[in-house]
Parts: sequence; structure tokens; C-alpha cells
Amino acid sequence: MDSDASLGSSRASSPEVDDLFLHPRKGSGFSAAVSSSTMSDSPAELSAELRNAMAMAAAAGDKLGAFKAAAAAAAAAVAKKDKKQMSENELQQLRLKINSRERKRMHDLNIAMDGLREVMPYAHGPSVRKLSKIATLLLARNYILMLTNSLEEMKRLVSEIYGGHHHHAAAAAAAAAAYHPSACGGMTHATPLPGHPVGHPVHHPLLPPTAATLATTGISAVRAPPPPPPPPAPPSSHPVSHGLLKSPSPGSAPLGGGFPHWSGMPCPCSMCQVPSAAHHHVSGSSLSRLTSDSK
DNA sequence: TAGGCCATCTGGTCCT
DNA sequence: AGGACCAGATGGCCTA
Repeated sequence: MDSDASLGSSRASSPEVDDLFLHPRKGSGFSAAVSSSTMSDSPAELSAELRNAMAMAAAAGDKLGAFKAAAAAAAAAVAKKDKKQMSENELQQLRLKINSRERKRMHDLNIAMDGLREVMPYAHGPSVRKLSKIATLLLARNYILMLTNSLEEMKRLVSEIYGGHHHHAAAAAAAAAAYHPSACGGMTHATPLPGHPVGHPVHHPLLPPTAATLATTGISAVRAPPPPPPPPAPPSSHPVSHGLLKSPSPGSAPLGGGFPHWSGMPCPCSMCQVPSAAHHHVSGSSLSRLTSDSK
């Protein structure tokens, strides 16, 4: 059953809506959502209390305040009466208010999801399809696992190297622990990073190979074309093509979507989950459930 | 055209 | 009581 609010509403991923939530703030409440330009549920008819409250706040030159006051007035009005005694109009107002809140909640969730996408090591760009939510979550999980494993490995190597020199070992371990996440957070290792051994045979496994990394990996036949380039073939990938590995455009490799199966990197798809023993209990059924529930 | 992904609405449940 | 959270239903958009 379609409510009035759902009619004519555009997709909320539209920029003007996102702009409204660029600075999500605790306590902004549904007022921000109500002010959305996509809101088709702007009250057609307002109760007397609602109109009075909005008029008062508007007179004060505070649009958000107007809606907050309106919401408060609506809530107060609703509280006065039993729900059974609420008029059609009041019930609709309440429903719209709840819808707006839910909409804002989902928008905030999407903002968080975008924030997660931004720090995920995959090719960003206008020509690159945005990671789906499920892919973002799976990739994030595997990225974390990979970084954790890298850190552990680094610590192990450092302790081996500096095993006999405790004062150096501690400092080196601390340095190792410190550099990698931040460095990889930058996502591009155009030049060798401190701690990344020169000639390290693999570039960042989650990144499309750059010219520099290709050079170090010995893949010299592939040149990186000017942006937006369809990235060259990954050092190693399995030919699986499934729902989570969509290419951005016909004819481009899965890699073009910034979402390849990189050799040595955890794939975000459920098909390729090879959880570490420490996280074994997390994956398996929960991940399969996650993917199956995504519908 | 089917399937994937998404936004939105809605009712229920839990928490403060 | 009100808000947050959740899941199911629905419909739109896009792509293969």
C-alpha cells in the first residue's frame, strides 16, 4: 500500500539529499530530513498546533526550529489524545514523522557506508561503479583481516630480526605497528614506503597496480593509461565473475570496477571467504547469511 | 526482460 | 511515551 509520502519520491541517493546529511549531528532529529527537497511528505494539511508552532519558529527565522517546534507540537498534540481518538490527519502526521525519522536514519547509515567506501582500497572514480553495501562490508571485513595479518607478520619479522636486542626490538615493533595502517590508509604506494622493503615482490594487494608497483612487480608490459584508465590485468585473478564483482562497463575487466580478485588479498565475496582461524566463528554461516539476506 | 541494488514505507520490538 | 532499530514489502532504476 502506497502512502502519500512514497508517491513521487525520488531516489534518496540524489545529491541534494546527501548534502543535507553531510554534517550529521546528534539531535538534529527529523527536522533535517523533513527539510529534504525530496520530501514528498511535506504536510499537505497541518493541524492548528502544527501551523502555529511552525509560524512562530519561522517568524524567528529558524527553519529547522520551525520543524522542530512543529514536531514537538505534533507530538504534544498526539499525546493529548488516545491514538484511537486521533483524527485521520493526526495519524498521518505521526506516520510522516516516523517515516522521516526512519529516512534520516537510513541516510545516516548510507553516509557511514560512504565513509567506509572512501577508505576502502579499491579504485575510486566517476567511471567506477560504487561498491554495493554488501560488497563494502565484506571488503572492509577482509581488509581488516588482511591488515591484521600483515601487522602480525610484521611484528613477527621484527622480533626475529631484533630478537637479541630488546631495546631495539621494542622500538622497531612499535614502529612496525605504527607505520603500516597509516601508510596503507593512504592507499597508494607510489613510492616505496619506509618499512616496505625495496623490491617487495607484491604491491598492495588491494590496489590496482600503479606504474611504480608494476615496475617493482616486473609487469612492465602493461602501461597505465591516462585517467580514467581501465586498470591493467591484476597479477593474478581467478576468472570467477559473480554478483559482487561487477565490471563498471561492458567489455572492461572485473578489475575495472576496482573490485578484482587480487592475488593474496581477501576477496570480499562470500564465495572466497577463507577466514583465519581466529575469526572462523565470524564467517561461515554468518557471511552466507549476510549474502543471502541481502535480497 | 530478469535480476541486482536501492530507497522508502510500515509495523513490531526493545530501550531509555 | 518516544525514539532507535529491525525486517518485510514494495516499487523504481539500471544493467546484462
